[in-house]
Formats: sequence, C-alpha cells, structure tokens
Amino acid sequence: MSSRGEESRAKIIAAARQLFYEKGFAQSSMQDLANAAGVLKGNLAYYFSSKEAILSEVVGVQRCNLEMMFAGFEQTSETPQAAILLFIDMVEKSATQLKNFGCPIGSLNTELGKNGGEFQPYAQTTMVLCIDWLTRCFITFGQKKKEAGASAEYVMCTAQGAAVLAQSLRSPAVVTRQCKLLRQWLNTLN
Amino acid sequence: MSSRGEESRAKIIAAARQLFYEKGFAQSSMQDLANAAGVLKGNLAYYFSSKEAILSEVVGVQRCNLEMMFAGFEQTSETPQAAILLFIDMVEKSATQLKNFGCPIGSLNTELGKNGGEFQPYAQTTMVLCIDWLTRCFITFGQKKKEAGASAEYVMCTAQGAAVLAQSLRSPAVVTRQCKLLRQWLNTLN
DNA sequence: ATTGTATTTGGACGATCATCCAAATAACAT
DNA sequence: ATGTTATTTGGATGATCGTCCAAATACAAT
Repeated sequence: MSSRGEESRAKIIAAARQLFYEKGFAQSSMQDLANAAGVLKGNLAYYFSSKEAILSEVVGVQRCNLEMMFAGFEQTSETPQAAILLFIDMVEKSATQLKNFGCPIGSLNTELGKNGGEFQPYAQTTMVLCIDWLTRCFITFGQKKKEAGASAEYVMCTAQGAAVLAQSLRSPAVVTRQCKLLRQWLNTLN
Repeated sequence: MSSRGEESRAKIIAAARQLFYEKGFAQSSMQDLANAAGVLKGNLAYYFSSKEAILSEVVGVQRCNLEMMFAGFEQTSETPQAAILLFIDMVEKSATQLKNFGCPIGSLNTELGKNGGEFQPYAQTTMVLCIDWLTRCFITFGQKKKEAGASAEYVMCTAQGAAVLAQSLRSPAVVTRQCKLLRQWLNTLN
C-alpha cells in the first residue's frame, strides 16, 4: 500500500472519528463518512471490510492519542499530582466540546453499551486506559493499589458526570465547576 | 377515545420507553416498537403522527414518574437529608440496570444531544427536573440558593458519572461505591 | 512503451427505515 | 337492526442503509 492509499485510509479514519463523535456511531452512515472524507462510498469497502472495521480503527487511533497524551503529561510533570492536574486541565479545556457532543470516550461507551453491546468492547478499552493511567498516578503518589483505584474511579466518575450534565444542560460551566472541585479534593490528599 | 384505544396507546408508550432505554432512540425502529407493543406497525401512525411524537410522550411519562417518585421521597421523609438519601438509595438499587443500559435520563440526553440535537430539549427536561428537586432539597436543608445548586449538581454529576462508568466497565459495583461516597459527603454537611 | 498492481469510480443489491393510506373490522349509538 | 365512529389491518411508498463488484483509471516497475 503506497502513500496514496495510506493517505486515503487516514482521511477516512479521521473523518470517521469526528463523525462518530459528533453524530454517534449508528447515526453516521457510510455515505456520511465518504462525504466527510472526500472519497466515494464504494471506496470505503476497499479499505475497510465493514463499518465495524472502521470503528475498530477509530478506537485504535483514539487509544493511541490517549497514550501519547498521557506520556506527555508524565514527561512534563515532576510529581504524579502535577500529572493528574494536567489531566483535569485537559478536561476543563474541553468544556465546550463536552457541552456540544459529550465525552468522546464516555458517549461512545454509552451508545455501544446498549442492548447486548456487541461493539462496546472496542470503546471499553479507552475508558479502561484512562482509569488505569490515573490509578498508576495515584499509586506513584503513594496510595495503595485499592485506594488508588478508588481515587482514579472518583476522578473519572466526576469527569464523565460533568460531561453528561454539561451536554444535557448545554452548559460548559458545569465542567469548570467540577474540575475546580476535583482540584480542591486533590489538594486535600497531601 | 375509548378504553380500548387508551390501552393500545399506553402499551405503545410503555414499549417505546423500554426500547428507547435499552436500544437507544435512533436504534429502535417503528417495527421494533410495534412488535414490542403487540400491535401492527401501521397502527402506530393511528396514535402518533411520528416517531418524534412517541419520544415526546415517552419523556412525558418519564417526567411524570419522576415527579411521583420525588413526591414519595418527600412524603416518607421527615428531613431533606432523608429525602436525598432516598434518592441515593434509588440510584444504588438501579445499579444492575445502570450497568446494562446506563442511566435512562443521562443516556437519552447523551444520544439526543449529539449533532445539533433537535430532539434533546425533550430529554433535557427530565435532567433539569432532577437537579431542581435536589436543589430544593438542599435549600430546605438550609443551604443558600447558589450553594444548593452546587450541591445538587455534585450529586447528579456523581450519579451520572457512576452510570457511565458502570456501563462502560460493565460493573454495578461502581455505582455502589459512588453512592457510598455520596452518603459520606452528605454526612459531612451537618 | 508495456505490463502488473493499486486505487478509484459509479452503481447494483436486498434489507430496512419512517411514513402514509384505503379497506376491513370492531364497538357503540340510535 | 342500522348508522356512525373508533380501531385495526396489511401493504405501498420512496428514501436510505451497509455491502459488494466489475470496469475504469492511476501509478510503478520493467
């Protein structure tokens, strides 16, 4: 597969990522994906055997981006607290996006988790990735394994709840307020 | 409209409520609704002019049920704390459902809030109803208006986040843990 | 220039979608 | 019993869905 093919493939995945996020997986038709990617619908089948295959790639990219982001957080932080704070900052900076489309990770899990959820395992990996990274941060911070897991769950729970509320109420301020609370809570852990 | 018609109408709405919750609004076809309600697809059009009209009725029933539940909480509670505790108990008792299908209120907002969200206003009313009731509870509890709003937002945020995580991780235990934290937090308010 | 592969094109395919309707049937009034 | 309304039936409608494919085109190697 030459650079031309790789480019088309990448365009399709990028378009799918955006569309799945903004409209949902089921609501994004192959025609929509083709239009957004600037290719013909028939061309999608050349690169992906099915819509599920596109979802798989999209989640793969999502996970890859998360891993890079987390690696960046760790590199630019001297303490695990600072890394967690960067995570909270990231959530707060996404407030407007969260208001418009919810959390890219949470909303995909919510959609795919419905009714049997044959596709949910794809989305689950990204949620687990976040919780695991936060857990490692809290362990490095000095917490025991179980305590760190609870802390990570608490942070992620607040972030997801804030996203749902922000989107429901169409108010990014919810995210701002909950992030502030998270920072205060983090400060009390010392 | 006689009792026969009312009965069919009610059956359709009940089936739609369940299906919208378990499969999502867009993923529930009119054929699915008809099958679940035990009527023919063509009969849906006799009672509802469109799928949107069914959604409107479903949300109306949802809101009505919430109002009754809240009224019950207030009647059987002598203090606002006790009423809030009943709310938290209700969330915890729903852990298994939350794991399977997410929060009936939150997940509907998440779906309908995507891409312009022409239908989201329907779902928004139920979310606002919950937050407003919690806010009133915290005001009765003695908090100022703004503080009460923040407390209500915090409770709802935790509940919604717990639902998203429980469904993502397919673990009802998340709900149990977050409810426990909520009760502890509520105790510190005295 | 010619061959072989990679990619694109445009459309066909059956299935399913929400909506709509005329005719059949049921229930009830007189 | 007859007429009237309420409800059900079964199917038609055009649009759109995901998938698939043969032919056309573009590119690279010889």
